[in-house]
Amino acid sequence: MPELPDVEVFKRYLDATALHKTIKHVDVEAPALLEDMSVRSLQQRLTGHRFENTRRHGKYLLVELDSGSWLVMHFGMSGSLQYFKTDKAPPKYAQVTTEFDNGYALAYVAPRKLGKIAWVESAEDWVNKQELGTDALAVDEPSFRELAQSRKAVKCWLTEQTLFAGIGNIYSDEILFQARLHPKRSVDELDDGELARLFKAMKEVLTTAIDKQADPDAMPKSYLLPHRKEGSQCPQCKGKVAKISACGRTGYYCPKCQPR
DNA sequence: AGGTATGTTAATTG
DNA sequence: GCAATTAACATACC
Repeated sequence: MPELPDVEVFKRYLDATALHKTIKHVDVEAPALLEDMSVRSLQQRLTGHRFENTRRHGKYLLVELDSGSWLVMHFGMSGSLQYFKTDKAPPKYAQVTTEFDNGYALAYVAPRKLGKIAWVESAEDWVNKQELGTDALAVDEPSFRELAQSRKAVKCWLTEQTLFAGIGNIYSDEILFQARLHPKRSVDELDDGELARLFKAMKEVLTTAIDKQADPDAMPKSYLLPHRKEGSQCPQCKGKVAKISACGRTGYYCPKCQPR
């Protein structure tokens, strides 16, 4: 489920479970997930070392080792982290597992293997080289407005990682629903009030989602997320939720609350 | 059995 | 040049 809120939850999970423990062994089931790195070199870089610090940028989680280098994780569409006791069976689809000397391990779980894991010397240099925009939670309103000089459909614009990083298909739907904007409105046609609404909704939705552990069922009653299905009842107007295709994905919205 | 899926990216088309 | 669409990646689930 990894968009910005999900990855932030992973970050906090890793912080709470896997920091400051010596890595004893590294198991790699899916070498193809490693970017420009052999299984051997990953094992050599991790074994005997410790995770000391984490950082998130958009949908990426960066983990600093005691050596000062960083492990970069991206979770694709289905990745997650799982901390487990090594005398138990590892989680299903564990692709890279780091075992600690306390009898526990952290697994990078990815049923569809669409993510990637990289190794970089500097987190800052890496972020700059990635053509990633500012993290969506760190964008201020003036730069948000500057970036809004685009004729893209607003839904697609929100998910453009090079503009600001972290928003994906699901949360762009929620943000637009809270801002009461039709997903296909072109960004440069939005007036000042609408842009202000959008900016506010972006921050609110992301922080609320993190607050609720990115669990759809824990979201406020006014949220679209649990009703993201064609024909579902809109939580605001009780009308029917509709489906729309945009930027190669399926979006959901309420035609009544989000008129064109 | 077939359609769909929270992401990214390259290629193609308008 | 920009925006939109499609396919590909690998696999699970309904």
